[in-house]
Amino acid sequence: MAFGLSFKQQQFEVREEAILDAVNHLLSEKGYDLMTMDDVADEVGVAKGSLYKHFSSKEKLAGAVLTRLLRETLARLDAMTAEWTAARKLEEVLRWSLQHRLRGGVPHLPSTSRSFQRSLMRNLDYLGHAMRLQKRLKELVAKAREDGELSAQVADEVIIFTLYSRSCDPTVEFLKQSGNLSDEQIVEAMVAATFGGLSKR
Amino acid sequence: MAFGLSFKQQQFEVREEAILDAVNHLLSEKGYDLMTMDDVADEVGVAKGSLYKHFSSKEKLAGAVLTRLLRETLARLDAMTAEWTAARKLEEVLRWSLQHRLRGGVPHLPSTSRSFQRSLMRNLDYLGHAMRLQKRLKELVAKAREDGELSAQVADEVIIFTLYSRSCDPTVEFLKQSGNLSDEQIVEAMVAATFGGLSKR
DNA sequence: GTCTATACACCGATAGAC
DNA sequence: GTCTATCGGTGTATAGAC
Repeated sequence: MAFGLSFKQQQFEVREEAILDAVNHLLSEKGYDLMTMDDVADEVGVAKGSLYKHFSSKEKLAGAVLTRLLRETLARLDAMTAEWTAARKLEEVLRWSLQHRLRGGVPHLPSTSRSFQRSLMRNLDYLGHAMRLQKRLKELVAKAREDGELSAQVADEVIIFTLYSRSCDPTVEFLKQSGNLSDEQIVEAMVAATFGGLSKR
Repeated sequence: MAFGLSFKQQQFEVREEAILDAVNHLLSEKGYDLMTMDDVADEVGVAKGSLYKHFSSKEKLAGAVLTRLLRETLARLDAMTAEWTAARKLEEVLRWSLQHRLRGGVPHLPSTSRSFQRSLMRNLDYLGHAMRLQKRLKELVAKAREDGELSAQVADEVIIFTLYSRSCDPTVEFLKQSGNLSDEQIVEAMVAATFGGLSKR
């Protein structure tokens, strides 16, 4: 077996993806603190003990989901056409994050749990990807600033933190629950509110 | 003792306020799920069992803190001068919420815990105050809309939910932690970003 | 009402058979 | 590597003495 993975290894990979999918769903549904390893085991359909053969702790498990999300986000940035302005790209990042959440995905920011946040700061794999994304966003903000497309009233760091924060904004769930707007309308309303503001222009 | 409260009753009230202050602090620090009754008892300086003579459960205890916050917010609205426009009043509500958080207060929205959110929906005292605040905000939004001060791109419900959500926006903590801005600058940056938007006008 | 002590349940992680 | 069973720890809530 010189090329590719053995059947066993493939099966292992598939199960691991299934675990991550389940955690992704449960994290967005219940948050880190309320998600239990029993929940995960039940949703995947394996015994709780088996999870620990894949991930050595709950923190590592949740961290792997967020790392995968960061990888997807970076890939998404890479795939954007060069024709778009930097400001447009920033808008698209937000748009994609909101769509991801409306499809039941975990938000980029685990705003829920302080203990989880601290564990992420000790997760080198996560940190590496987070820094790469941070760097990309900073470059885009600098470029958009040069183009004169960003408000002079709002500092660069405020813009970046705001983009992160919108990805876990509870407004998404409120609007979803009110039932007056479609998913697409929710995304566009929040993008308009974030970049255009609440006040009349 | 025809007027006022007896000494015993006064002491009881004072202790109850002390408990609520401690919970207010702990909730904003650790969130609902991670805050334990032991934490509360330690911070107040009473035995854990004694807490249950004041509040019959952790949910009731946390609910009382949020109800008190809603009362304060309503009082704050009542105290606003009639000279201000409706749009200015909305801005001031946001400003006060952010200041409150920067002083270590709980956010209006317990975005952290789903179980706590559900318990609030069964807390009649909380619900009553929440609906009164909701009504006041709706009136202000309607008035500001009449005045032509709000963006036509953003629906009324999006505006109201956005205001609620900003009160628990993690951007506050990010900016605080980055250390580049004073508390006042953080408030003004977020108010500007929320009402003015990120894009150049 | 306040304390100490404890009941009861849940959860993260591990042990050991297969 | 997956299962069942269980340990150790922690958290809410209660019991009972004072």
